[in-house]
Formats: sequence, C-alpha cells, structure tokens
Amino acid sequence: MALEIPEVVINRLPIYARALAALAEQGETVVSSQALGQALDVTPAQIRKDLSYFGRFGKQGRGYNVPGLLTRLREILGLDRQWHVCVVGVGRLGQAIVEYGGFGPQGFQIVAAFDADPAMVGRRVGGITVRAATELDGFLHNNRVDIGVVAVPAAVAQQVVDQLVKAGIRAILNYAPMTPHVPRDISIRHIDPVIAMQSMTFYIKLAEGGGK
Amino acid sequence: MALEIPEVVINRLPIYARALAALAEQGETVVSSQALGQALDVTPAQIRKDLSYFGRFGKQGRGYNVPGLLTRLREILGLDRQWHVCVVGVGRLGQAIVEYGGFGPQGFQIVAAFDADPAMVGRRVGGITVRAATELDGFLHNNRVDIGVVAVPAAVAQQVVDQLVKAGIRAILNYAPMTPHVPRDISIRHIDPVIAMQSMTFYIKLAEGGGK
DNA sequence: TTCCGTCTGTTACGGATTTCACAACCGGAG
DNA sequence: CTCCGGTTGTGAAATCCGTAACAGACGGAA
Ligand SMILES: NC(=O)c1ccc[n+]([C@@H]2O[C@H](COP(=O)([O-])OP(=O)(O)OC[C@H]3O[C@@H](n4cnc5c(N)ncnc54)[C@H](O)[C@@H]3O)[C@@H](O)[C@H]2O)c1
Ligand SMILES: NC(=O)c1ccc[n+]([C@@H]2O[C@H](COP(=O)([O-])OP(=O)(O)OC[C@H]3O[C@@H](n4cnc5c(N)ncnc54)[C@H](O)[C@@H]3O)[C@@H](O)[C@H]2O)c1
Repeated sequence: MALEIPEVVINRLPIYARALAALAEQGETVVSSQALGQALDVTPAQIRKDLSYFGRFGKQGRGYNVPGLLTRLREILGLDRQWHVCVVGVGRLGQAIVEYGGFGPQGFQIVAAFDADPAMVGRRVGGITVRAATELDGFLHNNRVDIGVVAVPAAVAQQVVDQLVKAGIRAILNYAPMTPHVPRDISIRHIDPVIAMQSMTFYIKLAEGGGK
Repeated sequence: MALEIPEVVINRLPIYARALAALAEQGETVVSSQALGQALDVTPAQIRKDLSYFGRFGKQGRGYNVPGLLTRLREILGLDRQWHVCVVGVGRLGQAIVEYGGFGPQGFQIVAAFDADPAMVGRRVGGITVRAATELDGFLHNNRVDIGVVAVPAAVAQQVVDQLVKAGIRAILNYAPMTPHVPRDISIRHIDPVIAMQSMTFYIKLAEGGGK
C-alpha cells in the first residue's frame, strides 16, 4: 500500500505467524513483543518494527491479541486463501513431498505432479496421479497453478524452471542443488540441506580453534 | 584470521563452491567474478569482496583458477574433512534423509540414526541400523558427531535439540516446523518448505494487484 | 619491450537494516 | 479520578552490507 517493504521483513512474517498459531493453540490470547521475541530469538524491537510496516496491531501496556494478529498476518501474507502447487519430478524426493501431509493444512494444495519417466507416469502417489512431463505446459495453461516445486536432477532443473516460468508460474520452490535463473518478477526459494550444512562447518571449525 | 567475517558472506561461500565444482567438471580452468556472478545472479563486486575477506585468490586480467579457488573455499569452509552426522527421528522424512545419496559425496557421513518408536528400532535403513532414542546420549558421548539432524515432530523437537546440545553437538539441521532455542555458540539452520512458500505468497498476491 | 584490454583487490560511499530510546498510551489498583 | 507498571509505535542513531569505481596487475600481441 504505502512503503516498499524489505524482503527480510516478509521472510520473518511466516515465522511470527507460526509462533502465534502455536500460542493460539495453547489458549493464549495476548502476547507482548518481548514474549514473542523470546520464543523466537528475535529482539522485541525487531518484531514491533516489522509489524509497524503494516499497521498498528498492538495495545500499549497489553501487547498483541494473539488470534487477531494471527488473522492479520495471514491476510497480509495471503494465507487466507488456497494456493495451487504442482510438483515436477516424482522420484524419491518428489514422492515424499507429494505424500507429506504438512502442505494441505496450511492452504497449499498439490494439484498435479509430473515426471519424465514413463514407468512413473500413471501411478498414484499421495492421492494424485502422476502425469507425463510433456503434459506440463498444457496443464499449466488450463489450470491455475501458483507455485511450482522443482524436484528433478540438477542437470534438468533449469529447463524445468524455464518451462514453469514460460507457462506463467509466479513462484518456485527449488530442491535441485543449483541456482536456476529466473526473471526478477518470479519468486524463488531454495531448499538444500547440503548447503546449509556447509556453512555450519565453518563455524564448527572456528570453534575448534580456527586452525586445524 | 583477522576480521570478523559477516555471516551472510559465509552463507554464500558454499554456493560459490558448488558453482566452481560444476565449472571444474565442465573442464573450465579459469573464471572471472563476472562470469561466476552471471551464473549465480550475484554481482561481480559481491563475489570479489566476499573472497577478499580470506585472501587474494585471483589474477588481474585473468580471473580465478577454478580448481585452485575451489580447493581454497573447501579449506575455508572445512569441506576438506569428513563430518559425522546423526539423524534423530526416522519417520518418513528421516528415512528419506538417511537414504539420500547426496550427503556422503560431500563429506557428510551419516553415522547413526535414532528413533523412539520400538517398531523402528533395529531396522536397517540406507545401510545403517536404527538405534533407540534412549541410546542417543551414550552414543554421542562415545563417538564424535558433528552435526545433528532433527526430523521429529515439532512437539518433541526442543527436547531432542536440548539432548543434542547437552551432549556437545556443535551444529543442528532442523526440519521440525518450530524454532528451537539453542545457545549462541551452536549453529542451527532450518529447513521448512511451508515457511518458504508462505513468504512467496506475499509477492504473488502483490503482483496480482495488492488488493484481492 | 611496450602497449592494450581485461580483471582483481580495495577503499569509499550510500543504502538498507537493526537497535535504541522514549513519548504516548492502556487498563487496573487504589 | 489519578497514578503506575507495562508495552506499543516510531523517529533517530548506529551498524551492517552491497555497490561503485579505480589503481594496479596480468598476459598476450606486436
Ligand atoms: N533439497 C533436498 O532436501 C533434497 C533431498 C534429496 C534430493 N534432492 C534433490 O532433488 C532432486 C531429486 O532428487 P531425487 O532423490 O528425488 O532423485 P530421483 O532421481 O529419485 O528423482 C528425479 C525424478 O525426476 C524425474 N525427471 C527427470 N527429468 C525430468 C523432467 N525433465 N521433467 C520431469 N521429471 C523429470 C525423473 O524421472 C525422476 O523420477 C535432485 O536434484 C536431488 O539432488 C534434494
Ligand atoms: N522440512 C521438511 O521438508 C519436512 C518435510 C516433512 C516433514 N517435516 C517435519 O519433519 C518432522 C518429521 O516428519 P515425518 O513426516 O517424518 O513424521 P513421522 O511421524 O513420520 O516421523 C517422526 C519420527 O520421529 C520419531 N520420534 C518421535 N519422538 C522422538 C524422540 N523423542 N526421539 C527420537 N525419535 C522420535 C517417531 O517415532 C517417528 O518415527 C515433522 O516435524 C515434520 O513436520 C519436515
């Protein structure tokens, strides 16, 4: 609406929302920025400033209304709708993703899965039927799909991403161990446990004494 | 050695290393910061600055020696050693992690897996035998384990993290959808596809026109 | 050897992000 | 009704980070 909102702020909002959901489940009705910050290892000022980009949700002397703030955050992030997701690559990882029960309850509905391997096509995985990779373009043009999950080998990931982008996908979740190129107006996030570990080893080594 | 190196810089190094490994495999022997930056969607200045924290690895007029820089980065990150990893929680996700062939070649050896479910204990998964969760403490005290992977339900994740930390683990890769509390000298990274999607929806919504 | 185009390492700058600090505010106690 | 402990929202200050720019170095051409 008004300001340009820093991307780091947007990236923190889902964390806040998740914590608020947990508090709501415990029956908490109000929370201060201090209490929330303590739970999330974030400074209270950070939380207040982040939220202030979007409005004034708290009450001085009290804190924030838990269900109220949760609802607002969900509106801001667009989590009050259903999002359509497709998965490309139904190998080991792709199957695990399709079968994972954690997306649906959060509003991310897996509406299709594609694989290039004829042996995979037609099989039912986690309630949906695997389609041929050749059907990808057609499907995306005839159905609204918001987010594409890329779970193919790195060697073909760029090609798959290009297909998704050309077909009008707005966001990509990439599991392949490479950095695909996407236009600036497409969101992309990477999930890579190896990369995550490889930055932690630096600090382990440092703690051991920097040297050997 | 000298300066305090920003964590963002450390987090980018594995990405550089991965790209260099790909170039090396293609037989490339030199690369400029410009070329590398183009491949990774990072500015050349960023790459040069990042590397300059650690030394002078390039040659003016030429660029960087690919295998040489890769070797140096691997040394800096500690990727020239073998790291011992344990997995806690061998459910769907934990099994997929243990069976995933992508860790070993990168020097991350899964040396043990633990589960609280008696039905799971004793089974062989991906070449290792699942141990009882009660053995966790003992195992960690008798064996060097560098990194713990947490793949248990969110409700018990904090408890598992506490156990790992108390037993002297230095780094944790957390797959549970919550933010466990860890001491400042322990590294932790989170992998959560739902959170990743939940920040992208903000931008999809924005692109659709901010409104509806 | 000299010249030229290229590319690094580094410093200086500016923008982005976080932290600080406090006025304004809230609701309850007395 | 007033006071008080507690907490927000927010500018200003401080810090962190990325970008720009250029001197100096390199290798090849001639
Ligand atoms: N980030 C993670 O946590 C993680 C974990 C495991 C694997 N991975 C990565 O995910 C990817 C898949 O891993 P995996 O273990 O499932 O591999 P896999 O070989 O089991 O599965 C890959 C699947 O992609 C299919 N495929 C190939 N080309 C395709 C195309 N053009 N269109 C559609 N489908 C195509 C193959 O037929 C296969 O079924 C790899 O890049 C791997 O490195 C990531
Ligand atoms: N980040 C992701 O990509 C991703 C994907 C799927 C699941 N998850 C998360 O990972 C976790 C595991 O998911 P899942 O689908 O494998 O669930 P799951 O129920 O199949 O497996 C959980 C396992 O943990 C074991 N366990 C429970 N308490 C334990 C303890 N104290 N010590 C050791 N083991 C214990 C259980 O016996 C079970 O085998 C969940 O928190 C889930 O939300 C994350």
